[in-house]
Amino acid sequence: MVSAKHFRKRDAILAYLRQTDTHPSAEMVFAHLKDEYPDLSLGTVYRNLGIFKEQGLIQSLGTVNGVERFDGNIVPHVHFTCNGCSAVLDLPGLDVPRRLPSQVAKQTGGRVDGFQLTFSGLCAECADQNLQGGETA
Amino acid sequence: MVSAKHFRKRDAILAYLRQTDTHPSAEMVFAHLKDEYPDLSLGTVYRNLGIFKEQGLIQSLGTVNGVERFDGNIVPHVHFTCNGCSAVLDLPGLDVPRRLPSQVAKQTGGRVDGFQLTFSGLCAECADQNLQGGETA
DNA sequence: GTGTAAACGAGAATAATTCTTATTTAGGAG
DNA sequence: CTCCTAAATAAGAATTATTCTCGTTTACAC
Repeated sequence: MVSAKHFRKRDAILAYLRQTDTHPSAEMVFAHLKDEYPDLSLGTVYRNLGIFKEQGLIQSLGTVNGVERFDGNIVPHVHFTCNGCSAVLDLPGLDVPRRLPSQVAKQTGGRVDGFQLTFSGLCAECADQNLQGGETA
Repeated sequence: MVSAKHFRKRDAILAYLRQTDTHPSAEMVFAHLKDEYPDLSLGTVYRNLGIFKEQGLIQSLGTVNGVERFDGNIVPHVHFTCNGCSAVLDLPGLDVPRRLPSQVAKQTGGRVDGFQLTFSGLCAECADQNLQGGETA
């Protein structure tokens, strides 16, 4: 029987992913948990993220500026990534194409595990700064 | 005026991206052009891909298995990535959400430059192999 | 307490990508 | 044609996110 006390750091990583809406990278998870777990290792974060991903407990959102981002919410939903500050936001108001996966499976003849719908551009903050700063070329 | 002699390497890279439907990585572009341009450098491929991306002549499809993939077709369309062989396919039959970007811009208050809709799973070939090979957890 | 299997920390290793610098090329002016 | 300049390039070093290795620690069963 597995008691709730068992593997603390692993659980802390998963709990944080489920609680935050920042869609953090491994480094961001590490930075956040470092306070509470001073001897946490970055390798542990990477290792457990890989395990969670494989088990389907979290999803990878792909890379933003070369860094992989993760989401503890595995219910299909839409994202927005800011090319300015690299923030990743949920777009909860948007419908996701729930029927399409089966259509895609039919069209490709393969197996469809999921999809990602991600908009990109500049968040409100970065868009404002861009106007004020005045970018040339 | 461009004579019929050698394309500049930059032009060859862009031409290949526009002609292929393999959504290649930098390495794949390099491998393909190496025959015709034996002294092509991988750094040149990376540099020009970055330039094209910045100029909006190509689009990045994000990374597949840690490697960035590119598309010379900048007309919005849907993709499928195979987790088995890392192939990236077009799904030309599917509608893309053309109205959504403005809706997203309104919702976020920022600027929307584009979006990506990518399904993932196993292509027909890899799905078959998976059944025959018999995977156990 | 002892055993053991999983989790972990530290840091080395890997691999994709970017950067640096010297060289080459294209094309225009004289 | 020769000289000049700016852009493009090759080669390889540097960077950086991620993975791997291995010795240690931890949690728990007996």
